Amino acid sequence: MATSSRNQADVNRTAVLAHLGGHGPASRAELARALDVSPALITQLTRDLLGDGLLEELEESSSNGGRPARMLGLVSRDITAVGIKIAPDHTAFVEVGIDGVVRRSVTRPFDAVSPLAVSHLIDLVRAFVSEGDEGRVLGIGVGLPGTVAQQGIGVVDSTQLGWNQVPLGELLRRALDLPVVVENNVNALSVAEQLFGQGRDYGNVLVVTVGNGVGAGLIADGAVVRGRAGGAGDLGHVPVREDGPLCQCGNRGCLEAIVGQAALVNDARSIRLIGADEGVDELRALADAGNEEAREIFAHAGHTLGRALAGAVNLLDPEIVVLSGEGVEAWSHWATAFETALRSALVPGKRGAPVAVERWQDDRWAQGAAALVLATPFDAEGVAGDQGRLVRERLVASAESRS
Amino acid sequence: MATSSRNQADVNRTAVLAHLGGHGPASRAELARALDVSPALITQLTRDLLGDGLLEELEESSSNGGRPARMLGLVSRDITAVGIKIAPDHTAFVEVGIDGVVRRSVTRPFDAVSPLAVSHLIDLVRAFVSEGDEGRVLGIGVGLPGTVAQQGIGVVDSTQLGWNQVPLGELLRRALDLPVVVENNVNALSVAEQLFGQGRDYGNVLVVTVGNGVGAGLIADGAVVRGRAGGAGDLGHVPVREDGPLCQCGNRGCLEAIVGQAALVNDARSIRLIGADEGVDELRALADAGNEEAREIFAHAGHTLGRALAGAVNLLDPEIVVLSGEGVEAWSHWATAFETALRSALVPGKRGAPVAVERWQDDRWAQGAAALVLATPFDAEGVAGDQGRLVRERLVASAESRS
DNA sequence: TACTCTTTCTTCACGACTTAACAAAGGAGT
DNA sequence: ACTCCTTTGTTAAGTCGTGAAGAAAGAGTA
Repeated sequence: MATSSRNQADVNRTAVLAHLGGHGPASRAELARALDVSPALITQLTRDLLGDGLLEELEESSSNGGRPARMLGLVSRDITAVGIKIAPDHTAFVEVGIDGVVRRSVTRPFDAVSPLAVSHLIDLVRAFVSEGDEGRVLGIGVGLPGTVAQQGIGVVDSTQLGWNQVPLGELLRRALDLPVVVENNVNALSVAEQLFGQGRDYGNVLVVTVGNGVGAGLIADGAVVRGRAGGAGDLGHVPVREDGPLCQCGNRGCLEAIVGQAALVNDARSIRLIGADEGVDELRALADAGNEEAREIFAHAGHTLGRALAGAVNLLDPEIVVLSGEGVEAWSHWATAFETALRSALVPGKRGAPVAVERWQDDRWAQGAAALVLATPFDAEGVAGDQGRLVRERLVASAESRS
Repeated sequence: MATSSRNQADVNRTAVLAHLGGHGPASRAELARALDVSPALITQLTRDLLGDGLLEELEESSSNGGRPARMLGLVSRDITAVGIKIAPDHTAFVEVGIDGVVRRSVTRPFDAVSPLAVSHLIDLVRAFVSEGDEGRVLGIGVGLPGTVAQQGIGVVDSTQLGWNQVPLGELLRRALDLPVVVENNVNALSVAEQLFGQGRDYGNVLVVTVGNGVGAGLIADGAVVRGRAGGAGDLGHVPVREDGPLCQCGNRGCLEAIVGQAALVNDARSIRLIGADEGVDELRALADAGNEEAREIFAHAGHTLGRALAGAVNLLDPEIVVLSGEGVEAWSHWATAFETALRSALVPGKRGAPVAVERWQDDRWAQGAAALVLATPFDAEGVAGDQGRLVRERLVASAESRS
């Protein structure tokens, strides 16, 4: 109901830094417009930041009809966030600059179901962080398959990892003495997509990931929609075929049980297209080589995904749909059937909805998790509660230690 | 990105009034807690409002361990909003108190496709408003089937009404000199449901309406999700059956083409259950009387709706689903099949999701439109832009004229 | 009765933005 | 060259909110 102006001090200060980091140098007037804030405030904020030594005047200028702009730039760009992707059998670590660019990345084997999983994870994180310059790390973002309740604490439920009510955020925070944000991996990816990726200029974005499972991240009016307990985005279990194949979740005909990579591999094996020990890579190779049956499998998946996604687009009316995930590696084989099915199932007014396919890179998931940290300082109310404040504090502190 | 504190002055003042109007008298401390604002601020606001003569101290008190609370109440409750439902062949008008209760209501025939439609509408509204006490009307809310772009102006696109880019908000505003908010009817209903109805205590609500069409209103984190151009909520055109019946929208197998009232009537006619001039009322009467075929038709619809809705719930994870619309009049015949289908298609973790069925009243739609006006003053940034400010101004003015 | 405790409400100093007005610094037309 | 216009940046005053400290008013208890 009522609104309030809380700790906004550093929120806007951080927003200035992030904008400069993400979009390059800008004038004060540009900042005011971009952040939707009065020029007067920018004057004050930048004065502080210049004083703190975080910003510098670039003396650049180019007049276009009026007083030339004095550009401002970040003094030091080595402000980073660490992102972690947790999968059942491995974890990936990346360190990402404030501009969203990956600085270094590492993958490690990992056994999520082991009773030692969390303490093992802590060791791995500690090792990764100390390999870099610990002082410049703003915080740690963790992305994992599952739902996260009470974001401030970071309580994880994940069937894939076999975790039940694990307060991962709290545990990592204690062990590492750094701000930690835990989030569903698709939501993390969505944040990254909106901060640095294809969804950059939009406030309403639908991010869909295709891999072993199918997931969706929904951004409405610039904020991630998390639902009741972080459980939103389960596009994979939208029912598609009444008599469809059995899904992990126990129901029949879920989207994910038809177009997930495991399902495709299953289909291919059942017609002896690939052997019992071959997987999706071999299937893709066959399709690449022109095998009709393999192509048919991908086309069928494309068709089914297109129709199901049309339902989501009709329901949510996003400005752009971004497709990502391991599954898009074979996208050329999905594309035609997908496009046809999607367009023909969309309501006429939405038929032109843009769909962008993100080229898949292996550390994308982890990058998304890192983006979470870089985005945290802005949700004033703080979905992540305290963590946003902690990140802001570290940011300001990193300036002071430098001067 | 950055946050700002705009005209919040009156926003919070109005929030106090609305809370008192909707929930009855309350103490200052209660208000502070309910509106999530500091007690200090409530002191200031209520001092103003008391001075303006809008509030009175009720001298009530009941101590429970501490200083007794001085209750505050609205001096005058005859602050109202007018709600209008526009359908292709008729319009409904209601005047609603600040507590959400309907004071008076009127239905009038109307021809939406006529070239005189808008001017006719203006006459009807003017007549309805002048029958009451014009001074107490805060503003006018209009709900209609279609999408509304640029809420501030209120540009309407509606295939059902045959309207294309009609700046209805602007037109009404000029003619009536009152704040006007135009919105999709389901979104309006959703706002009402969240302000006064079943969704009152939740921030994530999915409102589904069943009638001739099927619609959805989505509230996430307390705000209506409107999508790219107000086009969100098209649950009716989620594709359900690949080879399903042809839908108005031109596609095949849309949910609405299977479970909409028109579709049910069609089904019944095709098996000669009802005559060519009979409709859904007769079909329902048959089912009520125990006719198996009629019951089967409703049950089939319930099943299909349940499955489709499960997809939306999996995707959005609302705290509560509210069912409404003309269609729920026959809900007893939908219920069993619906529940079974819904629960069995939900992901295990969401299987307990509460679903509330709202008893249908004929002026509900118009009531929703009126709720829009009562809610407008709170969206600080103002989805409805200027209109929120205008409503606040009228509210304050109505106080001054009284004193 | 006197004390402590709880809850309610108020006062005060201060911080974060905003608007409004103005200063600075250049282009464009005459 | 001079005036007008546009765009950028600053200063100053005012508004809306907060937190902290304390006053007010009763209940509980020895």
